[in-house]
Amino acid sequence: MRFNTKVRYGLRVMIDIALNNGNDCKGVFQKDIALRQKISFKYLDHIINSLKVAKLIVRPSLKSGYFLARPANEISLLDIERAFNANDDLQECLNNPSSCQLSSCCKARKVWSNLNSKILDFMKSTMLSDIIQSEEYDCNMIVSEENQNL
Amino acid sequence: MRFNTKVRYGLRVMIDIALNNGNDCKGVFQKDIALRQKISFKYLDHIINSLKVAKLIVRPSLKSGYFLARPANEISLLDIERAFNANDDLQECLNNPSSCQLSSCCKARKVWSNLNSKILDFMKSTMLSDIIQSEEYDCNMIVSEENQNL
DNA sequence: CGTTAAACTACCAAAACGATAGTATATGTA
DNA sequence: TACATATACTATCGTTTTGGTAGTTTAACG
Repeated sequence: MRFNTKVRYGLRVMIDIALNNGNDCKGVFQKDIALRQKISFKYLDHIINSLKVAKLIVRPSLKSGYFLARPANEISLLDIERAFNANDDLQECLNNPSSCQLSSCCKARKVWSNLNSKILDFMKSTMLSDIIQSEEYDCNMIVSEENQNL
Repeated sequence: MRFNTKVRYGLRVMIDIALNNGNDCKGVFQKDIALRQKISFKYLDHIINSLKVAKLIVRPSLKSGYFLARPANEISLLDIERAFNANDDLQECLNNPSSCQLSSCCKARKVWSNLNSKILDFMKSTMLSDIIQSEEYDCNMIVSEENQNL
């Protein structure tokens, strides 16, 4: 189970825009995001377009770069994820029980529903403002602390 | 973000085996699982093979059906998921920081790492015994209670 | 020696993924 | 007016993953 690169890049773009809006009021330019985030300028077209369509970022004039459409504490991780995936449920049957004949008596479905709720809760309650204030991990730390005993 | 059908079917197969081991000691036959779970017998070949390789189910003799390899309270959802996906991390960089140049200073990575931990915790602590003891959802309940305000 | 039940191996179509490429548009500047 | 800049928009594309189907083999039992 993995998030695709669009969501992952999308989050990095949002973080980049949130962190790089200085007081010059010019916004954040796509080419600068591409450089900092090491994402191809052209691929970034798609990412940025999705974020714009989802009304998470704006470009007020054709001369300016991008700004967050609202304050970072009003943009959740779920908002960002939804910009790229219309339906993020773990399984079709969670939202649409008729997609599976067994839905009404399926213990597996309950498990996925529980996990799905946990994931949605996390994504709803994690705001962009929390993310940009967090400390980054040191790479070596993560490997040794989190995954050694799985 | 979705689990693939192998994992989903795999869980249903494990539940089916756990629930249908009566006192006849014959085990659970693939053809019966296929019928009950409405999974093609042939496709089930692959699912069952993965579960066997992961040592979650056994077939003690060529004449018998399948049994759980250990008690249901010693089989976690994570065990089942791992039977189908060697690496279930949300992102490559979580286990392998060198896969991304930005790992060492990436606030996005921390977010995914947090979510990843939550998902792993859930899957590690949810045992097959819990699952088979749970009440199933009524389909209509799920839609109205869980997803109405997302 | 046929039946049953699974085991093993190949193969395959469709969709998703992760991009690249080319053209259009709009604006400020020399 | 011509040009540079900065996206916007649309099309295309190779690869991988997904979700299977099919055929052949093996082993035990009646």
